Amino acid sequence: MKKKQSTIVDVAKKAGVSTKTVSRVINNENGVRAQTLKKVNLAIEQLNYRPNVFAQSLAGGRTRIIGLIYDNPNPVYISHIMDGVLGYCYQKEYAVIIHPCSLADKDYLSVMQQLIKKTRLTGMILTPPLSDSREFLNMLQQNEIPSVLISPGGEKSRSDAVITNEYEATKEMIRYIISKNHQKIALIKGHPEHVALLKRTQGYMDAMSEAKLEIKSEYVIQGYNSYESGLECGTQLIKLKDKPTAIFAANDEMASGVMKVILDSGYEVPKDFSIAGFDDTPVSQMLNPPLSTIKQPLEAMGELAAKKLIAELEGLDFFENQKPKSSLIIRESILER
Amino acid sequence: MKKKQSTIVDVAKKAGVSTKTVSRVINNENGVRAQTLKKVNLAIEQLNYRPNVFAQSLAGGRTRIIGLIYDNPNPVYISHIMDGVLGYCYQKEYAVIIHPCSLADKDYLSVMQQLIKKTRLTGMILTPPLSDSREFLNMLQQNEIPSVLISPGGEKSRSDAVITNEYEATKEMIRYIISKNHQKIALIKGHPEHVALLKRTQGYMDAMSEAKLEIKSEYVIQGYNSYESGLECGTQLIKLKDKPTAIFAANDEMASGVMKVILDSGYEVPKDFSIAGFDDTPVSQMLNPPLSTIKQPLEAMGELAAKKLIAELEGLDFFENQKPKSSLIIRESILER
DNA sequence: GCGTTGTCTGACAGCGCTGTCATATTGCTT
DNA sequence: AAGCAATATGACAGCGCTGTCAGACAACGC
Repeated sequence: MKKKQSTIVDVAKKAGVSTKTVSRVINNENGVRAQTLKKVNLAIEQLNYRPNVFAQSLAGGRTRIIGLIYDNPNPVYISHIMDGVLGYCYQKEYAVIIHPCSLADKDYLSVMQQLIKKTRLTGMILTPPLSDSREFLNMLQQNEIPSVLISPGGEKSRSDAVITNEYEATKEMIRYIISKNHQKIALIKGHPEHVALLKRTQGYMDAMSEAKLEIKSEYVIQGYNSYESGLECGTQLIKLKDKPTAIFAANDEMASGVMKVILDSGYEVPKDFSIAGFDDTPVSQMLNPPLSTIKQPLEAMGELAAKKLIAELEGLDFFENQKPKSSLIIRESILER
Repeated sequence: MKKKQSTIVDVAKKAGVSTKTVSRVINNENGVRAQTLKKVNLAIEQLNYRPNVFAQSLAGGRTRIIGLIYDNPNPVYISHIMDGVLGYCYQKEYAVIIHPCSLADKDYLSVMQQLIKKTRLTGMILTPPLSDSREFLNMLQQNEIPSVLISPGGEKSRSDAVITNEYEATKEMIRYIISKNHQKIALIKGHPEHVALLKRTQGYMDAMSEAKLEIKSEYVIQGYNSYESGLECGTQLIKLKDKPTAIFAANDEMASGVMKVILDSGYEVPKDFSIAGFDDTPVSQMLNPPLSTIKQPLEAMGELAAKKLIAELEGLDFFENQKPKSSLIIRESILER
């Protein structure tokens, strides 16, 4: 009953050519006459043949496996990125190995090296904050593993990075808040180790100076990305004598922590405090009031990362220098004063 | 500079044995003398050797790849399951291919068949609602792909399923609500196509009858799992003349929709309505008031699924008949009357 | 028609491993 | 110490594919 998979030999026989020619066809190599090509493709179709990836890898020496590595407490984030990566890789017949990796783990580097060896993966996609780990990148370089970084915080833009307009989007959000007549706008900064989040800080700074608004140091608070951290920061802010009228948090978790504190203290949102977050996690919609936030095109970012990586692996130039755009999601948490 | 990977031949040479013996060692086959074993292991270590999975698959005919297939709108759900699966599989040196699959897509079956062929995967883990698709299961059977189902709704418990005490947990939650002197408890049922969610309905039913409480038909509403659906169901419920005092929704999304409607209508939670959900998604904590809910041990479930599948693939009996336990998370959304 | 490019195609080895089966070695028994 | 079963090890082919290189064939100019 078990219908054996057809092999390249079967196809070759059926098409009346050599296996090598079939191999040429399935790899899109040139140097095959159109007529031959047609014959072979027909045979492939008739036999419903699929090349055996393992044999390919073994023989060719190059594997078609890439790793997607993450250390992100936010499952929603990686799962969207993942969808993008997976979709493209499936279509390109690449396998993806998804693997968590905790920077907190002291020997994460060697764990990753093990992974590389074990799976022979040939390329990696790194999500933040991994994309900012110099030692990780060095390790990859030493192992000659090409990589693509998602939202690295680093200074200069590298060709192997997928970035969005977080900076611009944040700026736009702050501008929007300012346009609602807010002047005392507080910022809850993202986790200091997530370098990428600095762009959000910078967006805030620049939008404020642009509007010639004072950036009071007591309005700029260091957060640590979690809900709890939002709780703390919020507590600090509402204790201030000269309270801000709007608060921008570098992610939704912190924003919702802030909102909670405010509400619990008897203030109202957005009447007493307007709030904005970043990420458009599902929670932002369900909060009461719903949270204004910034939505990153995570799936597109994942897909782009995969595209870049595969292009690099196949030695193609990839010029499509697109930059997926984040967008403002305005909900009821911001009120005109 | 490129340090070539050492192969089984290198190890064999170094250890002074045949490659076959090395092969035996790395596959934990028996029939290797302790002394030989030690020699080989030493050589493996010294050379930092890792078997090449592709060669293994090619030669052995059996691949060590399993698929984790999902069609779940809730990224948090699958990402926790995934963590469990990944963790165990990595340790067992199995590769995991994660793939979305939409039942809504008319030819999802052939897409899956393609996937199987292409990747030669040898086993599958299905998450709900996929785990209830008869045709999917039939297809797998025809292709002789062993599978493990996570939370299938089906009648009888099968050995290849990972189930939790959703039923009992729901019952416990309803009992808890009853213990807070609620009698008029409404239920928002889960999506009718997710058979697994029926257990939650059943838990409600049984807890109610157990307490000899009337189950008014107008208190039992069909929901569709989404936040929007929660909004609608909530609207229905608060329009009732004889309003319930507590509402249990089969998932957190719907629960938060209900809460939103209630709050927007000027009622208070939990003063006017107590609410409970199911899943302990991140949002439940951040809601205001925080939502009481039920937490499934998703990671443990994923791990167990992987364990069962791999045991089956390797022809081992797997008796450990554990059943990961869901637990009540009581937060402020339920008030004693 | 002949040589000369240039374009297609095929034979064959070998990627790193495991299955089969034969052979070597060991441990017991008497 | 010989005999035998049980156990441990090895030789070798082959999994399905691709790289190399040589050979076949077509096209072209003179």
